[in-house]
Amino acid sequence: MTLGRFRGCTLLKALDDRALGHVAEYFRALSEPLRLKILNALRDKAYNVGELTELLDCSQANVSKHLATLMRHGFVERSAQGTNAFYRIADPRVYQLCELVCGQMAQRFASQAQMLRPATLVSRSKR
Amino acid sequence: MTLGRFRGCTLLKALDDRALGHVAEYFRALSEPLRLKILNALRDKAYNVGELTELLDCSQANVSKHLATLMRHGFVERSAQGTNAFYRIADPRVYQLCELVCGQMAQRFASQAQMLRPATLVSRSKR
DNA sequence: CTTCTTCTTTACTCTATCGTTATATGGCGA
DNA sequence: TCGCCATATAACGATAGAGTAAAGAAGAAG
Repeated sequence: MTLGRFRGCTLLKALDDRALGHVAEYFRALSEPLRLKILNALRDKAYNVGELTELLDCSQANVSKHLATLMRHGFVERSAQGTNAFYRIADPRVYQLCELVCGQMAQRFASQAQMLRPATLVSRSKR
Repeated sequence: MTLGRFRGCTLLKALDDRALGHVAEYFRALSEPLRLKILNALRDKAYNVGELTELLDCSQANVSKHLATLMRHGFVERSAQGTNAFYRIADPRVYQLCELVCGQMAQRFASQAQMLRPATLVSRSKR
């Protein structure tokens, strides 16, 4: 259905408003530290809710809610075993995104650090 | 300073809480449709605020505020010419991110569409 | 200096969402 | 069947952020 909006144009450029809203939501799903922590934990293996709750040191309800969000956006998948609910990564390519971001941030911090370094300490103004 | 947190470990995995918060903020900056539209517009050339306001059909104050956000996160850079303020992309690699996201979403929609297609129409439950 | 123009900032309302507490659901053992 | 456990959901208060309108800056032009 809305598929064509993404496929034909791998370019964000050609996205219409609706598709662009989807992209925004995708980013928003990744904009919460706790959710990133969860994805991080699930990098190696599947965890159930209780384990994640302990691992991340926060309330069970909160973990459940964030997992629901990650589910809704297709980042993780769920499999129930008895009363337990195990979650695992649905699409490992999320990590590519994070790597990309980390790389960009690393470089940005580097060049910012550069600015503060030499004799520019006096002449440069901000931060 | 916090550089090492990003560089040594290109992996998100090794990020501490603070660095992880930065990554979350980075994603949050991209989680607003209007900001994505702005980045999209700036793909080809620099625009001043008035042009963007007209191009995106929204209030000038709003554009200004979003541009400030994009500045704060290093996505765009500003150059004043008289009373005009021109903005341009600071780091084109943002687009790599968007491409990646679009690709992933395209595939996700594709497989979702798949699920709705065949005889499964009856057996499948939701939506 | 005064006035325009362009942009930024402030103050405000409104909505979304985070985290918490409390409650519901659903499987499993006694 | 009765509770117990793990998870999900509901309801709530608190906060952040989007959009708007109006008030500042700051250069350009007369």
